[in-house]
Amino acid sequence: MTEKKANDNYNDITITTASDQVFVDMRREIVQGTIEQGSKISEPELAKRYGVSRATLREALNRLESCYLVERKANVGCRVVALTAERLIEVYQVRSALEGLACRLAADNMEPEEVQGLKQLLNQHLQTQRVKEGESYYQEAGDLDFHYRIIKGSKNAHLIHLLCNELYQLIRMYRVQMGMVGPRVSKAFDEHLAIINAIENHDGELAEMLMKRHISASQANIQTKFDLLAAKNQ
Amino acid sequence: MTEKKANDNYNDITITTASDQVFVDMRREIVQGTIEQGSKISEPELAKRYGVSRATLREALNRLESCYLVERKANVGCRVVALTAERLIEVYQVRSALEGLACRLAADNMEPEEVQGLKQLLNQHLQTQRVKEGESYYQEAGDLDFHYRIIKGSKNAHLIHLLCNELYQLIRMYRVQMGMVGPRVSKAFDEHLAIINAIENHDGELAEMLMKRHISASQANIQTKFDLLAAKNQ
DNA sequence: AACTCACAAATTGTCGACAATCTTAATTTA
DNA sequence: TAAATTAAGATTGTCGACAATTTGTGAGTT
Repeated sequence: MTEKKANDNYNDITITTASDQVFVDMRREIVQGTIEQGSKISEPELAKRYGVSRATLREALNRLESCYLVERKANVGCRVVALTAERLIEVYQVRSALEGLACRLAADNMEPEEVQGLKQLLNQHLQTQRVKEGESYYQEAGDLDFHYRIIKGSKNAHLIHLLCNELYQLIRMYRVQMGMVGPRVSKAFDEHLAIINAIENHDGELAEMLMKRHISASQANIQTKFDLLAAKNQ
Repeated sequence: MTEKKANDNYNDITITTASDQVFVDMRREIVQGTIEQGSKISEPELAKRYGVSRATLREALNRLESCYLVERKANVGCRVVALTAERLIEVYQVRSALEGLACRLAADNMEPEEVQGLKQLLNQHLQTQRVKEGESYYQEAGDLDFHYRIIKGSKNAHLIHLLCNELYQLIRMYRVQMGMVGPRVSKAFDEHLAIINAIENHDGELAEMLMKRHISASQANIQTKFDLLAAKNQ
């Protein structure tokens, strides 16, 4: 009974097969940049590296394509997605619409216990922030947890799948590789708090608006990194 | 040079490989119900039926999973998605958010020629309607064309892919198998007209609202069929 | 009769090899 | 010299066979 969990930032998937393992491993490496963005993927090379056959590797590649981390062309091959400012905008427009919807639905469908859990989570982060003052509130794991809980609170299985399993890995990839760790500190904290309050009051319309604004701020933040990078490379 | 187009309702994909062909064929059969909703898929059986190896068939199954037409479980197998009232609501909530966004973006990004094309398309449909009076305006191909054009007018590649390649086949499946051909007649026509006007006036906010309302009406319409079906089966 | 366990059959997952296609570089031709 | 052609190499697509897992059946036990 080799049932393991990929505790890969709350995107739990049960790893059963060899291709599951390769999928999760490659996903992490792509998101973190170990496998470089935009680079070509050689099937024979990677199959050897992961110690599996090409069939198994290709299965994993198919799934990576489903979550927008690689792009395939028939008879040509596979490359890792390239991070561009244009694509960032596109992805965040979609994210904003979907997560706004999730937040609106969560205001109707979240159980009181779930809302309490959210509040606790936020308090926990506040504690952490107070202890190591000056350090950022914005921490990958914590922020992710917050968003995931709200998305799941929507109780819309299709939406949950779309966001948690398909889109979020690409969003994480932008965050991680653009080095989003420092800023947005307590600002994000206040925004999160306001969203929770709206949800608790079952004010779906407000919750949606606040979430969209929160995401826009996050986008602007990453955008800045892009601009800095562009200026440096000139 | 065997380069063909799958003129399968404006969702053009270039068929290069054998698995492309199987994918398109299976997709059509699932959407139309030839392969029954909810039914189990036997890899050996279908591979034989399409005259390809299991590897090729599995490639096609992977892609069908990407557009939500089949569901896989490791070591268990694959079944065609089951059409339920609950899932319909979930999918339409997502569709509404995404296509609302598309419509808003289209109001900003569509070229004047594209808007003209839309108007022409609508006039064409009006002609058709006048000729065979009494018959429905709501025709699969025409309606699809209208929506696809607006979605593409958003100029957001990610959004276009999400809607046209991934989500729309499932939406079509509901329409087709619920027998959506009769009603909504001229009502849909008026709604389409209002949307075009909003886009032409670059009123994104209004365009988004009208599109969401239009989609809600469409959802209510399919929902009715479900209710009728449930009443009959009782 | 109901439940458990074990075995058999069928199904899915994985592999290595071959065929088809694309890419690259050398060679020819204008 | 530059463009076009062709041939070699490498890469992807496809196949059939084997391994691992699940499912269904039936014997045995309580």
